[in-house]
Amino acid sequence: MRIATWNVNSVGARLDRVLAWLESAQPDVVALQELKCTTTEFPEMPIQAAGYEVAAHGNGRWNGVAILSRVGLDDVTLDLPGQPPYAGVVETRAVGATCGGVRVWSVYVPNGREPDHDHYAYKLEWFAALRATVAAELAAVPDRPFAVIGDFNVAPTDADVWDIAQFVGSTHVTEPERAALANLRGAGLVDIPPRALKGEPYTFWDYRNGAFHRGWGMRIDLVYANAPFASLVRDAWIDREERKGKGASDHAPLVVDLDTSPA
DNA sequence: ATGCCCTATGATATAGGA
Repeated sequence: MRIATWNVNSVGARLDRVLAWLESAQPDVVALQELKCTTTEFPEMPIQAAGYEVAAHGNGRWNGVAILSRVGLDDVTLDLPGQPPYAGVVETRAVGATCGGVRVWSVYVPNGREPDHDHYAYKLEWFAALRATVAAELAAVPDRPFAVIGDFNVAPTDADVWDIAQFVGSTHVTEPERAALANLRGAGLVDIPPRALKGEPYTFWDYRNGAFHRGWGMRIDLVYANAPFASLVRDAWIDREERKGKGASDHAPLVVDLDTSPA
């Protein structure tokens, strides 16, 4: 089974590339983030025509997450139980589903903006709700392959950014954010790192300043898996080709191949 | 090489991204 996560930075602006990538990469399950559309605006027809069931959750403008599956799509959960609101709104940042016997959550963790910003406190609260959800689901069904995949907006280690000196005082690398990741692992998950390409494990490159061609990247899209999922992993890799060319998202797809037969 | 912001909006500026 091939499972992928991809922050598409607007599924509307990216639809042609998404459809072409589904055709070329042939993933069985895809977690999308940053749809930037409402649930009803999600381009369900062309994606269904490509062979995928769709669980999309978007409230427009920003955020928005989805799970696409061609191996079954059951027990869909919109939002984390107890997910904190921001400015009074529970944002569309999480959707869970069971696909071919594998429980998957597609998450778009809040950015945080600045360490002294309300959004940063919100980010840490959001991680706490994610941790609680993971702990509850793993306790309920301990032997089922399970993974949280998506844009975590945290670089787990200094090696996951191109130059840690550039991140002094910035979000994404602070101790509390990394502690939130460690706390998530403590609930029973392990990081499934991708094969490094060109010595770099990055999944995101800013649009500005020619960051991609300069190698100024970050690994912030992650696969956090329980032991039953991790034991099935045959390969994990970044489809860096998708970051190239006109009309690319600023994130590349992260792909995990599992030793399972499709359900 | 991949090539020096992009996307969505009460839109002709602004907010958010990370």
